[in-house]
Amino acid sequence: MDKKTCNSQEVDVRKGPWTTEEDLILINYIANHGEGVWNTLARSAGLKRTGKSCRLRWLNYLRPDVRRGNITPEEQLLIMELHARWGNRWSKIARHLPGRTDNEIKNYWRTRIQKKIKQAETFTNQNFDATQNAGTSYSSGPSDGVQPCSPMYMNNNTDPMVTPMSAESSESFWSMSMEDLWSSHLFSAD
DNA sequence: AACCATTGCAACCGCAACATC
DNA sequence: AGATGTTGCGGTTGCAATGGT
Repeated sequence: MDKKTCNSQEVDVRKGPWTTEEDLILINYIANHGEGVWNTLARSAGLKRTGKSCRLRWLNYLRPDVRRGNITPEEQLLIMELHARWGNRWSKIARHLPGRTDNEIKNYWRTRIQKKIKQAETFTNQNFDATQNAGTSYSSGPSDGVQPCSPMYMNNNTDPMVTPMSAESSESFWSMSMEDLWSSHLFSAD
């Protein structure tokens, strides 16, 4: 049991994955009262979570306008462009991709794009003289001056790393499960 | 069928900025 | 003006799912 028991009312704080029940409580509460001060919200809703955790859950997962499913090639391109411009300003980048969260974009970048860039870098280094390529390498840092048309990005353009084939299935799964949650919230909320 | 390695994602943590008292 | 609380952000971790041997 990972609970933090302080002297008084500071009872157990739940951590780890959210249950469907907790999701419903949060959805219901926000539907009825709106978003407010998250710490207060967590307490008032009867959730044994920190305000921080509630906020994160809501923003990244429960919000009705959150879009799930595979990143489209267009979105991927946009992410790469904006990352080249702003670096790891994930929330800023996310604002330009409606329905996407900073966390999702960050994960996507780290798990897919960054890996591909590394592979491309290795490939580049193997095929070109290192001195020729000094300065064009992405790993020189995502500074503001990095252009989106650098060799790395060109390589990514021609080699889409996202297979769009499974997008539909995962998206439909998402909309189904979220529909369940939201419909059950509509039943219980008035 | 069982085991191990890899991948992808949800969630946590720490910090800085901002707001309020 | 300083203290305290809250929010937002970016980095990191843990773990379930998946694939390979």
